[in-house]
Amino acid sequence: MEYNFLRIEEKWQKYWIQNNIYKTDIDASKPKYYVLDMFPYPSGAGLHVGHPLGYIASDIYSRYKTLRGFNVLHPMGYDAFGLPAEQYAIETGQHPEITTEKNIKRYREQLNKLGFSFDWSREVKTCSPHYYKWTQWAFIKMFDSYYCNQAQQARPISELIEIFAQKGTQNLNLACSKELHFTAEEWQAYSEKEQQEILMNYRIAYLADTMVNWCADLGTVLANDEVVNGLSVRGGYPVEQRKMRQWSLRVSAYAQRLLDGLETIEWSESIKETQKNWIGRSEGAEIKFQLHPNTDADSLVVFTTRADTIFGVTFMALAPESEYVAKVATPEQKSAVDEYIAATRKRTERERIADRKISGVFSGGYAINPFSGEKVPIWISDYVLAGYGTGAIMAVPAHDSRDYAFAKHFGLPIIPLIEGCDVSDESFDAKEGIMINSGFLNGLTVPEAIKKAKEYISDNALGVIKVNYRLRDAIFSRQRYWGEPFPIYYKDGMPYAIPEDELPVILPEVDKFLPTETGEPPLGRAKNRTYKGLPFELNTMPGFAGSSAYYLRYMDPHNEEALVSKDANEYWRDVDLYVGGTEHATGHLIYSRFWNKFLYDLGIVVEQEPFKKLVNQGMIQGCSSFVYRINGTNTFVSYGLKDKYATTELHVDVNIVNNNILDVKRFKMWKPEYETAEFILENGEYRCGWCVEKMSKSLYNVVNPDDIVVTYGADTLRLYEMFLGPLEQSKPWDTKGIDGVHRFLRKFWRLFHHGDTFYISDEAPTAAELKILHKTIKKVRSDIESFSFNTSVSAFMICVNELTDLKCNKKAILEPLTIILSPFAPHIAEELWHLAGNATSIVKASFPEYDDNLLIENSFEYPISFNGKTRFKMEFPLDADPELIKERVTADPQTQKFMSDKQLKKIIVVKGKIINIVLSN
RNA sequence: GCGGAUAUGACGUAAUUGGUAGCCGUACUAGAUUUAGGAUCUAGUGUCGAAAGGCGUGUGGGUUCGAGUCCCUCUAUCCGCACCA
Repeated sequence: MEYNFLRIEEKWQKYWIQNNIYKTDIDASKPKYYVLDMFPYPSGAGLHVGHPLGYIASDIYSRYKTLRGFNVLHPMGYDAFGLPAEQYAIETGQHPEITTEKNIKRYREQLNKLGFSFDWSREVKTCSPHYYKWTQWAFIKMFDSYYCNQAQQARPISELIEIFAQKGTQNLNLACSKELHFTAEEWQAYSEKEQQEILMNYRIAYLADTMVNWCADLGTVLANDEVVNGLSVRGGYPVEQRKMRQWSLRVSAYAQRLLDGLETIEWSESIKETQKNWIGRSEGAEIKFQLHPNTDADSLVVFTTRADTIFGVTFMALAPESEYVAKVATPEQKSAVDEYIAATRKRTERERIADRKISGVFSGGYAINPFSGEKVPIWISDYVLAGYGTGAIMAVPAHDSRDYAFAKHFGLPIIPLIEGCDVSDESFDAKEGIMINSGFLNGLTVPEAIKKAKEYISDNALGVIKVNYRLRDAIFSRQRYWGEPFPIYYKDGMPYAIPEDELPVILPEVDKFLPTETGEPPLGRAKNRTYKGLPFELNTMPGFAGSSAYYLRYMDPHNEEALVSKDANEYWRDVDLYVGGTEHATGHLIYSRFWNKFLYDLGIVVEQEPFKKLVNQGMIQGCSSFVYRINGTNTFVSYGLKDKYATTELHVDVNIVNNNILDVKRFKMWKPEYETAEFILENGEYRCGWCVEKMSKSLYNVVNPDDIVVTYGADTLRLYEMFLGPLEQSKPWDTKGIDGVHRFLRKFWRLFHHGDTFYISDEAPTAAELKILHKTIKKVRSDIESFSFNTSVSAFMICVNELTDLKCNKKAILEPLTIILSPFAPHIAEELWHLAGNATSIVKASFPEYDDNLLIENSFEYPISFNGKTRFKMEFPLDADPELIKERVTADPQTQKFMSDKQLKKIIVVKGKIINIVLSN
């Protein structure tokens, strides 16, 4: 019987479902292993061959771990809230829930065809009220918590209220939006509303007027990771900075722990580096500069990492948005300052990035250098960022390229501070050299000077030593429909949380999904929607809300009493292996870690880090094909002849191209306009051009896994995607090689079939056959453990080639082989396993052990080299006495030919093998 | 500008981690079989050379008996951050 993959795959997929083969429960008798894929957003386009790459890898690993005796949790679900479904709803009027359900169904069908071992009983959907109840619940917990910097921990806000009532803000070190100071008496005298406003300053989920990324075209604000180069990641619309009252999460409070945690997890260096950059820790000092003339004793605080360069400060610079501007600007300069600020406000961030023109205005005010006592002018310029540090800097043009450019432009003085540096053309930014012109710092090296200057600052109370982070709080509200509603209502203009036992707050029906350009959320259209007569929050939560704790929900997905039960969490703990793309490095993977740490602080979860090991699969790119139309005609010229004509390059559907040869008949049928197309061929064929680019519908290079499954089967697709190259590398999809992998499966099948009948022998295997088997077990096992799935596939091919040469169809070889193949090609393995007489699923088998003794060679062909150059080989038994080998080698006529008059210097022996014989010259 | 990664036949890749470079698969060549093949099987395939042999892992150098692998230089490509003081 030929290898009928369609019949086999259908049969076993049905069997697995009917017998609940992949259902997982807590089992204290086995060690747990949690394998997680980044759950997909179910888009309307369905899956292409690139999507399952990571799922296949994680499935192989899950199946392997199961065979190794682990209790494996391997769930799947959908990140179902989000913009595309909503955009589609706006266009068609169709409710996003309907399109989302439809897409989910399609995804599920496609995934099932690939033979994954997901436990579907644990499926989660972020848009389901049973799920988002817990997203809302976590939000309330954040609303009801503050962050204590001393304890480095989130704590209940009720505790903070008590502290305020007892001793005010004295000796507190809290994460906050703004430093506040009050006494216990003052606290008690505040009104309810005033107290709520103060608490808002400390809540981990807080409402505040903040500068946000406003995207008018999407009608919503966006988080920093959703904006690239001043454009929205989704849609590419311009984004401007606006002050709006928005919910935020105090992620910045966790900056140091997010940084430290990276040292404890097995992630790739590059993604850890990306997160380190994003968190952006920098050590420095905040220095106070007195204003001159001394207006109401206020001082200007700046942040710097280069306290050593303070003697070179020749001006100060403020961000245009800075609160200092109003305090510093003199009446004479006021109109110029106002004009400048109005001009910068008009420019979007994108414009500011696009043309970095140097601009600025003198404020009229001065500051006093606390080290030298000198008076320096205060300028206002948009090269200073309002959002970083204090929004004000001390400018040292000699040693900072931005300050240098500004000083040159406005003719401000430049004082070099490092011996021998030349600042006539550019600044000297390097942190090396000996200090000059720097008072008591003269003669020190830069690192010494930084240290000494910092000591001087704290000893003389000129400022504080401080660590700054680039990481911002996450803006958490979106003026959109298709997201989690906030469990918040307003009383007296202040937000209050809905009681936990009244969750979830259901997403209401509305007649139109469109947001307004001014930022009125669509939930405002819902009728009769109040909480005990009080208005609800109308914003919804962003996409990352639902994906931040989904890995916890899988542990206990049907629990209505808790996000996850204590028992389930203590058993499953954390994700052992997380597989997904790098695109979430500064979004989901930061937010999830933050969310988890917050829940850890509250004692809800037992692990500090959610994802122990992270593997980033590469992208599978498309391989586009082109045809060349002669301009102004409907004639197409083959690739090799195209330069003789003026042609236009057009994308052509890769599914009607084979090995770069166009199927001319199908091309004519592809689009009506090509029906009458004519062709100029070379050697009777039409050759297409090609290139590698993103796999996308519009480029006609999408390969649908369903098509591959029909022609080759899911097992071939799985093996082939792994065989394509290392998992973490991006690579183009190229259907050319798939035949080779398919051939391997057929060969394997035929090995155990005689004509149409299954045929295996009960004979005992020979030493040679056992060696092949054990070699393969060993190789496959170590390859899976190091995620080198491509080389394991090669190992299988070699194994089958060798067994075919020996015509070995023995049961004792077949059974272990099918087991180790089953993670890769579960259907064919299961079929052969049953044909061999096993009644239970191969999933219940255990991964065979290998015997190293069977692998040891009893002789070895030693390379005999002279001064590094291999000249010939000699065969010796493995455990031969080195002295004996030496004797035989030196006596060998071939050796003597090379030795001539030279002396034998030494014999290099590695692991009992002669590697080289060295002669003196 | 700062940081990370990568570079091996015509192509995708492999190399016991410092020890016979090119496994496996494509593609290609020749042959067998078949009514036919986009099926199957056999042999060959880094490069120069008739052969002996030489040369070969982006560039140039170094360490070593021995380097794709370790160190330094340069080049190219990809990725992250970027007016972050």
